[in-house]
Amino acid sequence: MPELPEVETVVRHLRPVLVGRKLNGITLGRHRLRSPWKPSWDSEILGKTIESVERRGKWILLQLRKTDSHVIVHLGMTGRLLVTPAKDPQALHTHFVFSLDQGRDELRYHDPRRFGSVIWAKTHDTHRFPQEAELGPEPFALKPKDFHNAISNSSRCLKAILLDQSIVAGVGNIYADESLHRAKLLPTRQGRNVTPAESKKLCQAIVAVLTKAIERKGSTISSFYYGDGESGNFQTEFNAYDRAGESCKRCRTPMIGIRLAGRMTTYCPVCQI
DNA sequence: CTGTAATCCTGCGAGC
DNA sequence: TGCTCGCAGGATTACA
Repeated sequence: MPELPEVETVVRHLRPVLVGRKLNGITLGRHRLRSPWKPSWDSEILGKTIESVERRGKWILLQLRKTDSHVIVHLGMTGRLLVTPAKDPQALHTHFVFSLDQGRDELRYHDPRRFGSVIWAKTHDTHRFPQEAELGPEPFALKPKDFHNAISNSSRCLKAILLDQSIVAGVGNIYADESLHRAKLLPTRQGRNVTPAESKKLCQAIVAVLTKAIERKGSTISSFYYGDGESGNFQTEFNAYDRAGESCKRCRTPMIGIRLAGRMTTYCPVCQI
């Protein structure tokens, strides 16, 4: 579900309703997430006000005012972060409830598969949360020359490269396939065989695809919703993802589906080279 | 350094 | 209709 455009959609939706609000309570669900919340973190966040809501790659950062720390959320595959009136019934698989201000509203984290995480971290010299140390540049700040340098000695295929968050942050399976199709590059191409011109084209394609997807408020495949159950619309504009067997929208050739880098991968065998 | 597979989970659709 | 099976947008780890 949530890759960069979906996370950005959530962040843009949450920002106006969360900034300036105080975290006055925390209740944990019965089941632990991928990385467990440490009890000692309670006192770090209680009584603190949310200064800003930002995105980095697929991570959501809630900066805590007058501290050098954040609550950081990763939505995994099925995570949802939403502000709800406290009187609303709690959905099954709600793992975190933060009471806001006087308790009329709550910030809830909901995640059936529990692949996501909610953590607290102090800012380090070089990163705001531990995982940021391994994170590559934002796609919109990615310089084609740097991208090319990063992949030009690699024997890995482009699909694996795009899914690698340390090369570029925020691209997942859907947008990797969409970007490669737009750039007319095969997902199986090795990094070392990509020319500088092709690297540039791919970087531009990533930006174009993500920009359009953000405009459409992300893609809703089965479970991505933001805010009050609103869905994204980009799934109607897929040119590659999940189109195996269907004809390429550019050249009418039947699209091929293979498993690559452990992921379902779809491409056109004719116009992607 | 690579790729592959397994792993953490629930939900959903396909197929019988 | 009800069952089982396989697969799913992510990230990490172990192993060949």
